Amino acid sequence: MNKELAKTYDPQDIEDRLYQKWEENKYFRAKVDRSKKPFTIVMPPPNITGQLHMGHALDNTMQDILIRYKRMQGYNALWQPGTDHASISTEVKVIESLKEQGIDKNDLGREGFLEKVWEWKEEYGGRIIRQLKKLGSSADWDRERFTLDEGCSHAVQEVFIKLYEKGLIYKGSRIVNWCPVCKTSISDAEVEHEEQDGFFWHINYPVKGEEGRFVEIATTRPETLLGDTAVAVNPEDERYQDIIGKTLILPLVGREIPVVADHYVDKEFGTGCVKITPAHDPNDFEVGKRHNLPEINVLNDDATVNQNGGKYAGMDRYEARKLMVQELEEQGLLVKVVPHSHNVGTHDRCCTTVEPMVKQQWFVKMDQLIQPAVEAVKNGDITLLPERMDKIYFNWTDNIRDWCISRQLWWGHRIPAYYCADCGEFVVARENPGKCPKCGCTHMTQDEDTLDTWFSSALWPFSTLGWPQKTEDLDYFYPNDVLVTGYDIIFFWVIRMIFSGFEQMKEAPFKTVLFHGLIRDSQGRKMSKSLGNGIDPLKVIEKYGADALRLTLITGNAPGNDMRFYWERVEASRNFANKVWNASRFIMMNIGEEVLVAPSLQQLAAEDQWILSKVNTLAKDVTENMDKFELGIAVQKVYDFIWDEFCDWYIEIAKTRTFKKEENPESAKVAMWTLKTVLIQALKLLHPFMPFITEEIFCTLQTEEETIMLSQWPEYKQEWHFIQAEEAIEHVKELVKGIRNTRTAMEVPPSRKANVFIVTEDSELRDTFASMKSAYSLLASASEIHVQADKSGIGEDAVSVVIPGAVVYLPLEDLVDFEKEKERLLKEKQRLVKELSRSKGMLSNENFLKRAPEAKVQEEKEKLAKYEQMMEQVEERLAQMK
RNA sequence: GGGAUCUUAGCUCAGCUGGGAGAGCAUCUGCCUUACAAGCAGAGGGUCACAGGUUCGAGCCCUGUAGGUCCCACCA
Repeated sequence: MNKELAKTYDPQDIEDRLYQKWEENKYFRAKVDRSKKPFTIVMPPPNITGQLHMGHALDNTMQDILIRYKRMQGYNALWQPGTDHASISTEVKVIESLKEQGIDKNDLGREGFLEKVWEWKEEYGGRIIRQLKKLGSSADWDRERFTLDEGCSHAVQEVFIKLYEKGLIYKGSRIVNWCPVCKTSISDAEVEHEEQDGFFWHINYPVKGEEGRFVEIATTRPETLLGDTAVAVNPEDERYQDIIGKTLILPLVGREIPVVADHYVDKEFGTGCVKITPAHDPNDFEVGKRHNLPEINVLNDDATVNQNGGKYAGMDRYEARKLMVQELEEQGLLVKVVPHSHNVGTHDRCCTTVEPMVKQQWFVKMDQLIQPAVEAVKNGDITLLPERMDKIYFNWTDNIRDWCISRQLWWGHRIPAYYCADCGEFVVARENPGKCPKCGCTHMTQDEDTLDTWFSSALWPFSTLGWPQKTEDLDYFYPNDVLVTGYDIIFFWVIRMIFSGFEQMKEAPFKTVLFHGLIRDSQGRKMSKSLGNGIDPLKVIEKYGADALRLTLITGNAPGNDMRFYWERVEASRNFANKVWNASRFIMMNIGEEVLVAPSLQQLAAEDQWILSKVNTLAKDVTENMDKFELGIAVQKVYDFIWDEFCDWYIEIAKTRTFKKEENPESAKVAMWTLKTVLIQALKLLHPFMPFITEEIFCTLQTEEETIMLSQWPEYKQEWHFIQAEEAIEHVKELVKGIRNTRTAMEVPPSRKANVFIVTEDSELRDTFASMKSAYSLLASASEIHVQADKSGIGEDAVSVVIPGAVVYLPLEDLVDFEKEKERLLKEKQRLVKELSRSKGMLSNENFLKRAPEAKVQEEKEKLAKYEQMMEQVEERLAQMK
């Protein structure tokens, strides 16, 4: 008993309804079940501040495809979802929204502010999850986690304490990247380098006690002069041998600073003399350490000059620069100003120029931690796809630096360190010890800083499964199988998850990392808010449906490559959805109320065997591609099968039987059974990619199963392997195409039916062609069909079509234009001449015969025979026409 | 400075381990054929950036050149 499908395909009509059904029936749920193999993917947690963009859409579509595929294969598929607290983004966002209400963060105080952020989270934090559902994401939402929830916070605290106790977390005064707008330190990974046009200011530093003698330095940041504590030259630089050890008078400031010798200085660059500002440059910091130079911090947290800057105190860094340059010029100390483009570090969140500053911060010591993470990728325990990501990965691990994890923010995991107000002692502990272990006082307060957001997301693959508790989930679902993410967060996240997994779980967090590229706009630009060129996936879904969006994102793109977004491509995907819909509708109309039973092999017509064989091979190929994570190739094959083989050929051929049920009801039933069976197989193969439309059709087409998403993934069946039928139908296709081509070339009106004579000496072929007689009228506008061994009864005025193994004659009498016919045959001959020369060339090459694989040579011989036979026919025909 | 990647039909891109150049869109022609005009049938269009090399055979492997994109990097 079949229900009916709506007349036109309308995704709006089905998507929300089906998603609701899936959720209500808990199809996404994954529980520990030792009788099944687990398959786990952890969702990269979107920021609670985020709105769904194309990157999310792609990322989650890929994950959903893998999860649905594995679920259908019978795995216990867990897709673990959740969101990220996104410390900086969220804090900035809430500060802004408070500002609009005239409220200042500092007036609220820490507790008051956090209360506001939680309120904000309650209101907007779930937005992106709702948007992900629109895509069809089949994550186990009952398990939704948040990086700042109780469990994750507990995990963060445990990891911090464990690493601290092992000496892998330390606190130290180091030079860090400081964002003057966000007023927090940030890690190296958060700094983006961009080429900016600037200047090289050449400044003379007077040598003490030697009137008129100067050392000329060159700098791109003259204002840091205020913090200079030395000038360095290369110890091997002959020009400056006599100046090493002398004292200089720092211009504008008057401070006496030494000239030191250090190999860091490049003799060839600039003047060969470098001003050393240990407090505001990472290199200078190192030089300073080597020469015991004082560190003079001259900047406030907002990058204005501080009291160490004397009369410049209070000025903005660029304002001070301007004034200082002017004064240097007035004093005749400015030698020259040279335009110079150089790299400037900016904060990736707010694009502010980062200021290196010496600060007390917390760091993770990386050199030991990273080792297992390097090893795992080297020995194949973890596979990065595409492979080239290995190099990017190793480039980072080889140059690893300690990770600055403390942030001067309130929204995040507070560092579990407690300080004694009296003696300055600090302890790292799970809770406030109350009493100072050193001086015994009770004035202990917790560290004000919070942790880098990525510190908590690094634990995501196991913290979401209950760690540090030894849960069943953790035991069963860890390690995860695949991680799907963009290559842009390989350093932020992927590497940190890997070393964290090894450190805490003694095991890699996942086996495979599947990287995808960026979705760009149609001109190849990054989609960004400032350009306003972003395309909202929800708008695409609204207009064309989630299935169409998913198909668009997954096709026509090699793994890891960026892709451009075109509305035309979504339209093409929607057209395919419509094709599937209508084919299904047609099949259901044909079947009607019929009850179909599986026919015996003998009952199957050649075309039935052919399409079953085709769908069987398809299942095998698609499975192979899926297992290799070649999602785009996999779905392309399903697409081609459905549109080309199934719709354009099989359904058309089958019409000859289903349209005339009364003539041969048994045969019609077999065709209907085949239609339905093949459609179901195809729908299953398509389901991971286009979940909504396949579910809707599946549930309308059959009643045995309540959902396609839990149905069994098609496996290759030996009994559906019909090599002869495949060959036979390929001949029939050649025949039909030949007739169609000829008719078009001869400009035969479509309404004009023509008799067809098929001539071949091959009796098997004759049987094949004869068995398909009824199809030619529909497929090739044929009326009477004769299949015979010779040309008897065919008039001289018939048009001929040479196909492999046979010649077809169309007696078109009045319509035959012999000039045209000749032209067509000559063109065909030309093609064959080319093919024959290629084929003969290969086969006369001794080296080819000797070194090419046997099968290849055989294949070529068969081709040659085929072309020779066709050539013979074409020439014979041409000779007749003279 | 180091590295990655791309250059294939008018446009956007596929092309898996080397074995006769593909898709979608666009263009042209003919069809409202009773599932689909969001469709059907046909057609045109490519020295696979360039130059060498390896191989019986190269879009695919190697070397170099040119141009584009991206990542990393402490040259002040």
